Amino acid sequence: MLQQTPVTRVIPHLEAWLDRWPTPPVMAAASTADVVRQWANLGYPRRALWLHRAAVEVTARHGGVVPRDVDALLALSGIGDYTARAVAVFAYGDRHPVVDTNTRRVLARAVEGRAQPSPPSRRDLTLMESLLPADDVDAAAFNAGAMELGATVCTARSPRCEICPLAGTCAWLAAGRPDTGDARRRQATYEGSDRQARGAVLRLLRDATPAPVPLDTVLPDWPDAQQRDRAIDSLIADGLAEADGEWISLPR
DNA sequence: CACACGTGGGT
DNA sequence: TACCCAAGTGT
Repeated sequence: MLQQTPVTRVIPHLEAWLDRWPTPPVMAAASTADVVRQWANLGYPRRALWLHRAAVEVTARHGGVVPRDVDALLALSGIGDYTARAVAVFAYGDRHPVVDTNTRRVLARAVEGRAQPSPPSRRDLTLMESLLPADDVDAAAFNAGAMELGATVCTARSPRCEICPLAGTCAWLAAGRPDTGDARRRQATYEGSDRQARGAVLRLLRDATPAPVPLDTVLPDWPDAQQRDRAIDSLIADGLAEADGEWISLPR
């Protein structure tokens, strides 16, 4: 849930989710439709699909217990470099570099003297690894500290260097907080995008009672009919929707 | 490596 | 009001 989504928005969703499906085997037994509905408006609904798949995989391959090994974690649906190591470090206490968007920004400033991080890269893991304390517990605290510093002090918009514990050693602050430019790619415009169309279709399918609904009742007034149909097709291709003749619904 | 992929709060 | 930004991943 935390992938690309603010913590404060996740927390209530997480609590409701865990109340309903407290363990992987319990979640694995749920239907895709129920999982997508429970995901509600958290965004990136493919994550709900992946989380459900991961629960099925954990149940089948690991006896219902989330694995500790990073490679086993990486093999699960929707688990990438960040999440795999976050689980291994924060749930199991092992020593790995955990690099999220906050950590990347902290490293860019404190170590590289840049105002903004470079585009995400595996090098980030290498750099974090080179800074990690030798002890497991210290390494976990270092990982969490970097993330937390980026989330609360070394923020994207208005960094609070006055209260920063790294103020004495930060390369960017020492250089006078120069504007070093931003090599990151700009986020695509949402208004009028295919993503917006997908979001609108999926919202309709989530709210549809009873399901399924006739295909020709799906956003008949959408400004771009081709875009709407593209959205429907891509949702079906992703496994987020299911069509049966002239009817469509969340997957059974 | 670039790009697609949601949604809503903050400035 | 228009942006910016968010505990990323898969292709």
